Amino acid sequence: MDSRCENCIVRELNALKALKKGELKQISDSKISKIIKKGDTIFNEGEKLNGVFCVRSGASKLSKMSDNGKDQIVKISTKGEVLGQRSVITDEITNLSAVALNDMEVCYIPKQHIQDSLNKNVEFTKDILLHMANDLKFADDVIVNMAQKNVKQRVAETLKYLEDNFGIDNDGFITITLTREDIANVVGTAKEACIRTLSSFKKKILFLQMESVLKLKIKKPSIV
Amino acid sequence: MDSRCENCIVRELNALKALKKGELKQISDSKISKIIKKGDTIFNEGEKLNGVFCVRSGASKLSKMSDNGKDQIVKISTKGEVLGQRSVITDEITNLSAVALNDMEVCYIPKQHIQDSLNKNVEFTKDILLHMANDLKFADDVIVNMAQKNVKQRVAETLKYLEDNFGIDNDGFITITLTREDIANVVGTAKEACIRTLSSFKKKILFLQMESVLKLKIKKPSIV
DNA sequence: GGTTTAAAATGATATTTATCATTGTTTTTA
DNA sequence: TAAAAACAATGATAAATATCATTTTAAACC
Repeated sequence: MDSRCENCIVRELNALKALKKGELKQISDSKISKIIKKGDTIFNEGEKLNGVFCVRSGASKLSKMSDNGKDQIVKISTKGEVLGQRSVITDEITNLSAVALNDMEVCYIPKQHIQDSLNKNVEFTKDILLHMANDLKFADDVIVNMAQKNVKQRVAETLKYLEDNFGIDNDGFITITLTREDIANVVGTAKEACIRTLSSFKKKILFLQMESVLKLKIKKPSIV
Repeated sequence: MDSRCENCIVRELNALKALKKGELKQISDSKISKIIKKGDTIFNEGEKLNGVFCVRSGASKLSKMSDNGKDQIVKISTKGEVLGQRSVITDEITNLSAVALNDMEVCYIPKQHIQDSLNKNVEFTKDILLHMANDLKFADDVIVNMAQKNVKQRVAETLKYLEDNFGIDNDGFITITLTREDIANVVGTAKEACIRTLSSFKKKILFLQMESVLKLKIKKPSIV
């Protein structure tokens, strides 16, 4: 597999079309491809990042530690997305931690290259701006859901989000491995409440004969 | 008072230094200053915006209606901030409503001017990008607070936010008029819960002789 | 394959928060 | 200034959720 990151750049920043030949070469030549094992940390909240990570395969959870010691997952980033963008652009320490949810391949783009492109290339900058505007809209939606919906509704939203973004495998399971605790940390609730809600869904879904819609590593009960 | 918006542009987008003479003139000439009365709607969720609104004075709440019919205030924008930016940049209908919290003076910048500057001026684009990156970080913090903190903690955070951003007047009150219901809609809770929490704070604050810190149009009780 | 460890499930209970109802208090308006 | 309307406060109660404890199940590891 090609370890450079042209595909990644094209898809993610969608800006290569505008990069001059020289700039493109410079970026792809400096690419360092990394393999990251499931559970490994890509970076930690508070770290100074010297570049961004472009996800070539696998998925990562982006989380932030709350004052009370609980981890809140703010976003799950997958193939084609860029980690650390915000911090590199504002030149601040990162406000989020990134941990691999499964084995990942990422490519690393040094900060300098991002900043050069930001200065020289309006199309590149506009594209990132657009991307960030979308993230912001998404964040607004999350805020409203967190503030106004109950756990049951939020778990349902999360399942729908996972299904829409990661798809369903041949056995009907959502194509991403999250523990119940991870889901609870997306939903913003306790592990137990999350488990109970999922169980109640499972019962309802079995009753409605719609189990395929929401399978999530939930074993089918023996008596159906 | 000068009804053009040079100051507004300078402070808010912080990009004029980079605008060529012609561009600047074009933008300030096209400025239409508007007075908006307390309680009036600047724009409504779902509207197509043909420009942005630059707040010259007063404050506005930006909110989004939840599926269950409750309004969630996502941000309070004041002097120097720009309303509608995100929607104009992505060329989508707006995802938020803006309502004046007090009498406001805003200036209107047509979409075309924003888009022209976005295309021609990297500094302008970079500046907006930076601004949006900060909004995004702020939104992440709000998500974590919503998800992990209880009503008491969130009310406290909100009071601190209001105090930090709007200051305290001569009588010790926070310099912005919000109803208890507005505060509840920022905090993401029911009006009654918000009122009870504020009352409990009032008692505690009086006890601690620190009332000046958190006065919020709360009348001092007659027996102290 | 048996042991250890992590994850999931479930019960019991306490706490938090929402909801409904009512009353008091300001502010607005005729 | 009286009446109406909006806002604030508070009680009673139901519902949602957190927390702690325990058991069951699945996964990982010699």
